[in-house]
Amino acid sequence: MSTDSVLDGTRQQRKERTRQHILDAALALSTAGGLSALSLRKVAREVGIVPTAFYRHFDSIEDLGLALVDQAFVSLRAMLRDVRRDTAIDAMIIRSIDVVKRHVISESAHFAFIARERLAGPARVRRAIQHELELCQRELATDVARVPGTEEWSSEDLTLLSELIVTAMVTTAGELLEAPSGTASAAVVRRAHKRLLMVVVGAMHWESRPAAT
Amino acid sequence: MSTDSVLDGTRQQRKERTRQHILDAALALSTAGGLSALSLRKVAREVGIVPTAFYRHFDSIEDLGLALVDQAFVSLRAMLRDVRRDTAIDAMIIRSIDVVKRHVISESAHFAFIARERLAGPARVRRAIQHELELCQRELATDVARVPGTEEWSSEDLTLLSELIVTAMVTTAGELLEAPSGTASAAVVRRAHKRLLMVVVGAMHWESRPAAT
DNA sequence: TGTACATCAGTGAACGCGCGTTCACTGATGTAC
DNA sequence: TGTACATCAGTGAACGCGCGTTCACTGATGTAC
Repeated sequence: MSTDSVLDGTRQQRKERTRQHILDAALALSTAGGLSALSLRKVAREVGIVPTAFYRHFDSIEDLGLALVDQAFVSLRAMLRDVRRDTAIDAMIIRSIDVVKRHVISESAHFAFIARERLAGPARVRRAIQHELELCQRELATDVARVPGTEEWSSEDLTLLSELIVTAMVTTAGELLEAPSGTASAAVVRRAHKRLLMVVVGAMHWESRPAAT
Repeated sequence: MSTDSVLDGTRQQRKERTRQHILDAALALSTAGGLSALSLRKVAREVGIVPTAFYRHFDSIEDLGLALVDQAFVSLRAMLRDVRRDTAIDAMIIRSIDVVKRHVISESAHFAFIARERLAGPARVRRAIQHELELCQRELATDVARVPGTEEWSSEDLTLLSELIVTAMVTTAGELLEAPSGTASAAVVRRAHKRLLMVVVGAMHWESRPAAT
């Protein structure tokens, strides 16, 4: 029965379990006020360890923040991979919002973390997130490049579209988190769907674009 | 000469000046870690008053945050008003990014504040910002409704487009703040311009939209 | 299998510090006469 | 214009609290023989 007891497993396994508890607690606690307002003692209290034990797992709160960035982006990348499963862009779009919804529901804290700390986190965390987002956008851009109608696009244009798509997803994630009740989230999904379609319709007509600068 | 001395003006004027100094200091200090990580004592030190004097001007840090929201949105509204000066949408778009650039340069801290605290601020501040953003989007929507080609749009679609435009502006503001050097910001402006055009091209072709949900 | 020793995740006391908030105060500014 | 009093922005001491970090420790787990 006691498969989840603190006493189970090897010492190494138990250490890893505590580490994960710390990450989970930090993620949960940082929703109120962000990572910058998070304290080591609150995390320790939540996990059920003494404050000093924290140092067995991380050198500092900043290190913990960077570990959270890594973990959050595992979720974001999984979502993008899921979206890209369809090679046809219109099918991709139609499915993508539902994919976003499914992923956001199961990993909501990770997406909230990215959306929030991208702008408000400590400097190093902020930079780490910006870097990861750029990588995601570039990856997506190479996939979008294979879509009919985008063959002649410049890499800058491809990146812009990927950026719009990634942003639309992060925005939708944020909205879903603010209104998690059934009917409200259905409305959010419908709006998100339209919004993404608007962006993609624009992109598809981009070749015959009006006078730009 | 001493027109800026702490001794000038009536008592009331001097109080107002201190209040503004508090707002300015809070805005500047909150760029590092956000409003949630701001302390009353740091603000007081920056302003050059004793911590207790803070209470002559605000009931709490939270009140100060809400006052900052008001002040930031004066800037945002001024920017949107400036963008809407042209009634033709294409002229509006072409000008808008330059308008954004000009406003962001002169009131950068306000836009950073909105972009950041919208997601990471204390609960009441966050709600206040969401509310103000919705008002802005609705205002912009009524203007967009007068643009040829959008006569038949639903109010939801109009709001979606306004939302995309406002988001594009806030995003651009954030990017300009991250890369304020001359050549880097020129690149940001060019990218922002294209991005907004992409969105608007999509919106203009929205009537003949593909199979939606 | 049993023993002796090493490892190391977690403990608990202690530290100095900055925090928000209270309180009685000061002294320049403002007002009534 | 001069005087007596009221107002009130800012002062400074004091408080209890939670913070990050140090240190020597404990005792269960792991390992070598």
